[in-house]
Amino acid sequence: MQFTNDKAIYLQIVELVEEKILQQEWSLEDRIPSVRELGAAIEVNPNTVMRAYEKLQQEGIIYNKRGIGFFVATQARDSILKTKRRNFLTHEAPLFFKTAKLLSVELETLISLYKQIENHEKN
Amino acid sequence: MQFTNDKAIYLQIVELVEEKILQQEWSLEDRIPSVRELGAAIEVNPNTVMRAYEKLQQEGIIYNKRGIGFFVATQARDSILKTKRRNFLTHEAPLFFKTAKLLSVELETLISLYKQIENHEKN
Amino acid sequence: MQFTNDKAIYLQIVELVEEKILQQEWSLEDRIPSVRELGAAIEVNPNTVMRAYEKLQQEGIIYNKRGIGFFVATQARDSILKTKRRNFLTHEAPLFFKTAKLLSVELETLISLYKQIENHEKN
Amino acid sequence: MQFTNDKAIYLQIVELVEEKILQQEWSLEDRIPSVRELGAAIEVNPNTVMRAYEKLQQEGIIYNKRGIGFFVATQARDSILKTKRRNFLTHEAPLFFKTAKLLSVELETLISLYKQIENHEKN
DNA sequence: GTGGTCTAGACCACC
DNA sequence: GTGGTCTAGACCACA
Repeated sequence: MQFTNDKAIYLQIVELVEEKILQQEWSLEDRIPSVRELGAAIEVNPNTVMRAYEKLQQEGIIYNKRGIGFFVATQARDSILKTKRRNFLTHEAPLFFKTAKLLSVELETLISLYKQIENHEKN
Repeated sequence: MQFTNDKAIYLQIVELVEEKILQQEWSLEDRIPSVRELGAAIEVNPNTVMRAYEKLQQEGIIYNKRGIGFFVATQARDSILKTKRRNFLTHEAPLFFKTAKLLSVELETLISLYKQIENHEKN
Repeated sequence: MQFTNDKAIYLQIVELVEEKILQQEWSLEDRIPSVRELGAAIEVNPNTVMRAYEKLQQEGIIYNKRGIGFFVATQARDSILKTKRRNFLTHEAPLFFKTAKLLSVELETLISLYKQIENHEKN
Repeated sequence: MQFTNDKAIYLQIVELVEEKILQQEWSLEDRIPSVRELGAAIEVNPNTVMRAYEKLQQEGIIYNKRGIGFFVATQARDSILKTKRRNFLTHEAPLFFKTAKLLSVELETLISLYKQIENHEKN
């Protein structure tokens, strides 16, 4: 697998797993690959995969059965969206609005753009 | 220089030049490196640099004096911002609002966030 | 066997024996290992085991038939629970309530927690 | 330093740091030892110390200044007590009440004991 | 110097 | 087999 240099590998694994779950390649309550399996598959040290799984577990996206493996939590989808939502509000959105300021784009312009998109999707 | 794989190299050179101008490393009316010079510096084929310069010229950011070289246009800064502004409105903003929709972030939430940032910068 | 450093070994042997009896590994009226046997088994000086047996005898948990050995008393289980009960009330509980105070946990919170557990075990 | 075997070393380091802060050996806003320093002092791999610091940071007890080190957060004391409180309510208290049940200690007995201690501390 | 990340390899308890 | 912890040693960006 290919990793970007500007982001920690374990964070990219977190995103990979979230994507698999959102795309329903890995269904709710399914067992996901063991840290060793996934590590071998994407050519990364199992410890690094473990770190990603720890973060995912802590966010309530996967859970662990001792001696068995990690499983996709029932509320995984909600947890992922919740996490992404928080990131969106604290990072993406502020950056977006700062760029808007920098480019002298008025709030009104953005709002009308928003409404255009809203209407576009209704059709 | 390092290039990303997910974008044409000549477009990355365009951005590089724009950045140099915005950061005022290359001042208005200054001569910029020749396609051969820049090509050697960033280890890229002069033809690729030429393609970038053509696009920049077409956007009114640089202009050419035959037999002498390329120069930063007087209105370069405005042109760049104008280009960025268009890109912002046609690509970034729609993507941003689609993400907002996907994450169930309301317009009101975005507006209040915008105003927070506005006030924050005043202090 | 592994012993903790923060408690006298003979007291840890007392607990070991009590545990064996509570778990019914050693049944009521059964003969338990001689001080030499147990001493060898857990790699401890027979004198230390003797000290533990004396304490257990004094608490009415085991009794001695001269020349034969030690036996689990009929009322052993009751005696052990009585001992544990006293320890619980004089040491564990006060410590527990002091910790509760320290952490600003109200009596009401504890009571409702108690009732939760009570109901939980009925199901 | 001495570590118990029945608990992960990094968790024991977490408790060590919390203790230092509660005892005010390390004051609020003070810089605490670097992962390398503490690692050397207690003869533990810096990575293990790092893991402890990560957990402490995540719980809002310490924070990090890039390239400088870790510092005791202003709300450290509150965060520690909050963490301990949660642990008390979800682990210690249930265990305590189960033991009470096992030893046939009535709720009324516990309550009167609680009130005794309450009065005792007032004098 | 600092934290942060990653690897390789080891050992453990649990199932 | 599984996760979980720990070590030793390496490299990086940041200050």
